[in-house]
Amino acid sequence: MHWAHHAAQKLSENNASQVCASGITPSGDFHIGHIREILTAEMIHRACLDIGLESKYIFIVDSMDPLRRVYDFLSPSYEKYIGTPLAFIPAPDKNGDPDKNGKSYAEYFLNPFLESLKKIGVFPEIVMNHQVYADGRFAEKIDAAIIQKEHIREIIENISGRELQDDWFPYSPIGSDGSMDGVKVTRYEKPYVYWTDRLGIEGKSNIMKAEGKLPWRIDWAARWGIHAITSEPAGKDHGSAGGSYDTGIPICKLLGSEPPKKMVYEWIQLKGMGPMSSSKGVTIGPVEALNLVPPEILRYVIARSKVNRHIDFDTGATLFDTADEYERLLSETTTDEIDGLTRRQKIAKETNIGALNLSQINRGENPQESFGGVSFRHLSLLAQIKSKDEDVWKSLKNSGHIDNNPNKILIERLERMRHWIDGPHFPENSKIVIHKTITAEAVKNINSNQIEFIILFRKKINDCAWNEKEIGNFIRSISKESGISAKECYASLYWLMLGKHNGPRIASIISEVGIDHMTSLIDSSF
RNA sequence: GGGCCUGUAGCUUAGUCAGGUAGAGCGACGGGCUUUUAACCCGUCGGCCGCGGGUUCGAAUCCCGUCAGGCCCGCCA
Repeated sequence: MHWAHHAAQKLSENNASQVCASGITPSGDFHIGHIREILTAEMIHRACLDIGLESKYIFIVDSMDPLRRVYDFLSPSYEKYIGTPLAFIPAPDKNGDPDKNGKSYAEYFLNPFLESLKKIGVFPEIVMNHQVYADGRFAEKIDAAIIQKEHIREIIENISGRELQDDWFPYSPIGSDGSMDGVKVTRYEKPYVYWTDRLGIEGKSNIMKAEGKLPWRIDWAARWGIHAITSEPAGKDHGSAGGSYDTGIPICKLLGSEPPKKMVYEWIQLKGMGPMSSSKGVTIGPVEALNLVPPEILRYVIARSKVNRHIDFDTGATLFDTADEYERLLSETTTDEIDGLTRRQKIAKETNIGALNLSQINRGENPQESFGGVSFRHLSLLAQIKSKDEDVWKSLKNSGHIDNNPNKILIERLERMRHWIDGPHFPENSKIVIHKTITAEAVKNINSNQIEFIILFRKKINDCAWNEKEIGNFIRSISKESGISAKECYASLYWLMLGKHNGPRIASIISEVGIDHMTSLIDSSF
């Protein structure tokens, strides 16, 4: 069984109707790691629907979270906004300066991410957390938290092991300058929290409005109750022993609601670069990723991996392999035939089918409709050796990959593949490098027979009509004429041109580089 | 210090929750496609399931210990 369906089944034991949720702080550009947060929850949501539960999926944007520090992409003028909720800060402009006429900071980073989510078929109910505060929906929880302040302190100190300061208060009011930093609470009189801010100015915050917020550990626990959340997978930073999940569960109960069951997902790492981190520049965005591979493949990256295993993501060989695996699975799972399989094989097949189904952009869509029929590896070869799309399709027809004209899926894939090849993310070892002069290694690997073949090839080269088919015929005829086996002849051409003993269809490459390149290559080599 | 995850064929891994003769892909090797070599098709090779104990008729799977690698605990998913 697929992990999402397993989770759904577990959830069904408690509730017939589910609320799956994700929460992200829009403090900067969204990256591929956030996709896991989103998709883990969204796939569980879909799985709930699959087994007949009622379910909705909400995406809580932590727009009430304050700006922590001035990030690298922000100008120093953001200094004054530290401690202010992201919803109430202007978005940065191109220079990183506050753009007073534009959107809020939170929206600025959120909007492009939502566009990417649409492309991968995720349509959450969006909850702007600052709005929930503004609507007074937190008020009851805030009141309960303040009244039970000492109890909550005990929970946090005991479970997390951290010591809270004497003047700690379970509500952070916004001061006169908009920041929550350095605001000391003086007293509480429902619905007002009275305070003195860091400028020494006194004031009060209405808990019915967005004039302050609960600290993270309580905020999270409170919203579980407010939205009746039954499932919220969290990143492992929250999942550690004594982390916010562990304190959230008893706090949620204390505030009068039933918490979701703890579920922790592992992080996505950029291969060999450690965890994703915007500040270190170790990041790849969903937009970028979607320019390389189709959305269903991006979903599949998440669907194929168990929640508790970290995902090595890179835009090179690993993504190639994953994309090809997706294609292979599609062709292996065309039938539901499971007779004759061992128990394990059945499990594997069911899990794969589950992963494929959850990878579809639209729920319930037949995965077979996303079948391209050509491996990404092969397509990358063709895209490199054929500059015209028409020639790629011709080649695919010859090789029997397609019968007629390419379908929409293939056309899009080729477009993305060209983008990939031209960009910085294409795997080095998949690049076809056509040499202008023979390499030293090639010289060592070409024997006298093969040299003889190449000399004869050069001698007659002007007799050959310069198209792929004729070049193919030409190679074979020279092979016969020289009495040297076709295998040796081909190998010599690969060594000469690519510096390897084999490669993609050599006639295509020769045809693409042109006769001048060939003659000069041979002339400079022998 | 506390905790999580991982260790299975050269590489990537499935199978671990519900114990029952170790599956797959890539690579390598061989063959076919009698016009092709990183297309496509077929086949072969390859695994003391990290190590040591225990439970069991039976353990990759459960329990204990141990080694190794990665990661999280400053609200960065």
